[in-house]
Amino acid sequence: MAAVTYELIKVCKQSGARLGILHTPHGDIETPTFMPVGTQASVKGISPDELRSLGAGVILSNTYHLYLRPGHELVRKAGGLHRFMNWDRAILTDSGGFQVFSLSKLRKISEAGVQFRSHIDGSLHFLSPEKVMEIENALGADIIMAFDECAPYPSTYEYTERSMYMTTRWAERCLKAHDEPDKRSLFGIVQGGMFSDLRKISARDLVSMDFPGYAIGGLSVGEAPEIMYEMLDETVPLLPENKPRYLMGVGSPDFLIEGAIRGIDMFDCVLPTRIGRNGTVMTSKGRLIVRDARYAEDFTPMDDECGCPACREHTRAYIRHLLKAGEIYGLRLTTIHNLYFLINLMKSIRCAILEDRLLDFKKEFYGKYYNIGGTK
RNA sequence: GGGAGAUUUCCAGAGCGGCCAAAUGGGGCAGACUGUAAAUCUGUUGUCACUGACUUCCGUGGUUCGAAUCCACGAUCUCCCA
Repeated sequence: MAAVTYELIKVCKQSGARLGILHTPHGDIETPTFMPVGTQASVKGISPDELRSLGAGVILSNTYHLYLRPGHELVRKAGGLHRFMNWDRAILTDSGGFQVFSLSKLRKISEAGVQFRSHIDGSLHFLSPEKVMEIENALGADIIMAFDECAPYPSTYEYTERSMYMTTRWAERCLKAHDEPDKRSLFGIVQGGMFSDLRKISARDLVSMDFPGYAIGGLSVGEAPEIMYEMLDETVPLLPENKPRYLMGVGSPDFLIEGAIRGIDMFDCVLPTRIGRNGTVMTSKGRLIVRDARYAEDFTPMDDECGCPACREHTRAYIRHLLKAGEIYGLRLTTIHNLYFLINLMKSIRCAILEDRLLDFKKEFYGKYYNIGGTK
């Protein structure tokens, strides 16, 4: 039996969105869900305890980063990633496919795999599908991702096609090298850039390999939102109903709602944590740069509709002061708030699905969230 | 009482006759951020009728075609000798 299974609870009659439960060795997670990103075995700035009280059920970590430091063998010795970081809920490890994209100046791609130059010390490393599986097996997350190429945007049809087929071949190699499917589940990643025929081929080929879950990768890399929505519309219907669908790297509120409407169950993104550290928070009325001078004497909470600890206990003026003064507590508060905001948004989405009114919810939400993000 | 040195745009600090509205840091202001090389990065920071003009580099005079840069006097500060 697969380690991770998906149970479909209900489909929203109004929107077609899915309410479900993701069963994992480290707990059940209601979907659609948002997964905070903790690249280096830590969601920057906050503790596992805080994550738990925010309601996070599954978090991301990263193969490439943990392989370089502290090393996957060390994590194995520690008893696996869960014990190493003291997180008893579910973990998903990304494969390093995104680093193929984001560290493009430091790597070379071939059919065999990707040669990386470490961003830490410049040393040379080679990641193949087999190596990535070895690392992910050692880390021991609940969900592990196949090694893929997240192609840049824009890319030509020819490049994207070649890349997509290679990703599919890599997925097959990952499947072969994945040793304990009862302990952790390997998800395949649909690629194909912004070309719907390639997306369809990718989805079809991966589905035939029967993964316990499917991710959609290579989106939200700079294309217009409408293009991303179109790719989802073309791809998601090809994925099996009884498996979870994970849209990788997406995390602005509008994208989460639009993704859920299109049948996505899982999302992850660095956006809430990163923009939080950089002084921006998401609120029910849109993005707010709490670092700005206009809030210097604003003694109201960041979001007056929010029930997070940062909003219950502190004012914009105080948080702005902390951010300006470089006090770590300031970043912690904006991070906590943003994660709470998205986790809470997902809760509202699930509730709306249950009541068959997700499209109404979307309209209400957009009505207030006038500064809808999606700039990238 | 005598001698030496300093004074630059918010701060620190370059500049030593034209290429100077004035380097570089910091601070301020604004923006970006979407499977994290990010507590990062970018822009901006004299005034305006702003692809140009105007007013600036302690003050007042002066030298020069031209001065933040040279000279004289004054002010303030620092150090040294009595």
